[in-house]
Amino acid sequence: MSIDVGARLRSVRTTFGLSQRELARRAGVTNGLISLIEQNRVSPSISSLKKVLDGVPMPLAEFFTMDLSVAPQAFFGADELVELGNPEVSLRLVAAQRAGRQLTILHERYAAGAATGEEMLAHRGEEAGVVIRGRIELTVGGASRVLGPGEAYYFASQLPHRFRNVGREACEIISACTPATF
Amino acid sequence: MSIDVGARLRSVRTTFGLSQRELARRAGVTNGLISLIEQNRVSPSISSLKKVLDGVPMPLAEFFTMDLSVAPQAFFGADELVELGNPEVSLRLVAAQRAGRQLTILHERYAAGAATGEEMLAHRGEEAGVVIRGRIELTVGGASRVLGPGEAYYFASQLPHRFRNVGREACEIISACTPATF
DNA sequence: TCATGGTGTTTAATATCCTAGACAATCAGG
DNA sequence: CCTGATTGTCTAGGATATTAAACACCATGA
Repeated sequence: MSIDVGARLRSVRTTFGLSQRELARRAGVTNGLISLIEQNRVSPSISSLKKVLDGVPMPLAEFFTMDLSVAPQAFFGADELVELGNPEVSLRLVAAQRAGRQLTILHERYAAGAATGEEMLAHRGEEAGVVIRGRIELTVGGASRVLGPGEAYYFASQLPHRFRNVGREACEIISACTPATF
Repeated sequence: MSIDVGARLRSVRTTFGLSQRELARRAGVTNGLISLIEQNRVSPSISSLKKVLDGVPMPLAEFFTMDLSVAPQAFFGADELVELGNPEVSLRLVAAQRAGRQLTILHERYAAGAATGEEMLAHRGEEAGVVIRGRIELTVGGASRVLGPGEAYYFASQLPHRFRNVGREACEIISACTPATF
């Protein structure tokens, strides 16, 4: 097997922040099978692999097509932004190397302690933004991180996500979404 | 299984002109397995499906990606050519709707009884052409057809193919290939 | 008419996948 | 130090994929 099915499955599962048991429950298989597949101890049948991917969900074609080497970078440090402009007009791009972006800019403001709600959001499109002032906790899939001024984010909105202002002052973000959901 | 693995496999096998036994021999599996898979009597494991596709050869990603509805049209009737030009300059395109073409035009001439050889040709690139005079027998994969003046062909050169002049007069073809193999 | 060689299909036995359940390790409170 | 709830891993047994071999069918020719 030149193609590493186990690594691919583990990659999609962790990207979506699911445990083996949670994915197994959604897919209607056992957690043991997920474990065995991810360790390449078995070579799953097409039907069972399809059942597993239906729990994400992800089509079979995308599973084999997806590029494992380009990990979907969701967080960017202040120095990871691409500086495009000149000293007068400074353009700092987030995820500039990512192809197929179609974003619209927003200006958000979170009061101290505010959040997008208890439930995780998940919808079509993409989201990106830069924190201007204050601190905000962002959860994307299984990962979570507190972002401060100058730091940024970029992720696919279908990944479950949530914003929460964990600081004492208001937080401002220059954000963007696609398509024009707001 | 919403995805019809059996139909996909049968499609690629017949497209390449292989019998179940011949494909099984190349893949290192049994002909019975090919039969069962094509009838959807079993759902093959990833490893065995990969072995089968290695016999073609075709990568797993392409197997699941390929569009089953758009059968690779290899033959075009005289009225299936796309007329582009005006009454003064007439451009009749072969496979005009196919994307990613990169062809170079040739003018071939086959004497009566001549052929490209006993062995089937198979190489990278694409081939296309229009018969101007005479009649020529063209075999592509498992299919074979005699083309006369005004008829045309278009196929991927990796499919085994052969030209043979089955008529009594010379045959002329306006053909093309890519990349510049000749 | 009887071979011979090709095709795809079917069947009993074997190899492999898959499940159910138990196991150990980790973490969070009480 | 517990208890309870996570996590991923492992194992025995039932379910399923896969093999090897036979079967039936259709050609082409002697």
